Amino acid sequence: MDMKIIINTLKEKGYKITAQRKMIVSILIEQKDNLISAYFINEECNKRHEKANISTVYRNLDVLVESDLLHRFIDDDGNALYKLKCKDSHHHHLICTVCGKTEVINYCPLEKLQALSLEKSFILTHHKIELYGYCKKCTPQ
Amino acid sequence: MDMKIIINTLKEKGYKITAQRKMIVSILIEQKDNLISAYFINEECNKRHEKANISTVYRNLDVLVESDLLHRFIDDDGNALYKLKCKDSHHHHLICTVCGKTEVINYCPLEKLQALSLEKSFILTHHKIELYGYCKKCTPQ
DNA sequence: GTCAATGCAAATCCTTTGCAACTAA
DNA sequence: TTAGTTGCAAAGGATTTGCATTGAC
Repeated sequence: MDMKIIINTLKEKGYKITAQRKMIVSILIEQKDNLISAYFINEECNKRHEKANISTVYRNLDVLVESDLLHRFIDDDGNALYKLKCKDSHHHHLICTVCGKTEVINYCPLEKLQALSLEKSFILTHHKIELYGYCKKCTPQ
Repeated sequence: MDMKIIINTLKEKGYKITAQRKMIVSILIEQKDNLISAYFINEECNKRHEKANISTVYRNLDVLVESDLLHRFIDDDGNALYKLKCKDSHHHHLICTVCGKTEVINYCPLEKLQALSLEKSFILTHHKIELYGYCKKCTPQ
């Protein structure tokens, strides 16, 4: 997902394009497959000409999530991590527990899960499949 | 998992059995398949003869998680929810988003996931498969 | 000009910690 | 006796909010 598509989507939804908003999006684009925190984005902002307050960062991340442009993960400590969505079909992620890098897995046992849910009289609305481990770079020798 | 097994496991690990500890475990047993918060447990404690401070609740939940007796979920708001483990084989959960009730799904596409991870040179250490929806009771008409 | 977005400081919520007093074994 | 446990109050850390000011369109 590139800057133009994101900006256009936001404009269509009536959001204004501010310097802070563009900067936050460009940081997310740079980090593409890496899960990053609001704090990390804020630090990156501080390194640049236009700073953005941490509450501005949070507000912008909320806008992006609500606009279905951004994926919010919650880690085991309960903290939010973010990564831009790709417009691919339904998929899940491999997540490196060392560096936060993610990779897409184009596999989902949805039919099987649906069938099992029905057996239990559960109506399935959504699901989470997350695979954790070491990416190539971070694999211990 | 019943009280006796839990108490014995804790004793074996050198933990003492206090009134608060027993009360917290019995509340978890009563709620069996329901995901509950530390706050909920604290409120239940307050209704009974022996109260337990919220920090005591958290400390006891930590002990139970570390002893592999308790499952800690993190919800989409980043808050922790708990439920006693069952000693069954590897499995995943259906989770009702209304009442927190869970049901065990004895299915895991582990082989497939392992194979896909290897293709990406990822070493898989653990994974999360969580199915969300409405349980029978909470299904909207 | 108007309404959304920002910065700042304060507030909130959940969770953790330090420490003195207590208690199970 | 003595190490683990508790209660209390205070601290922490991530996230949110109120409000006056600013800025995009």
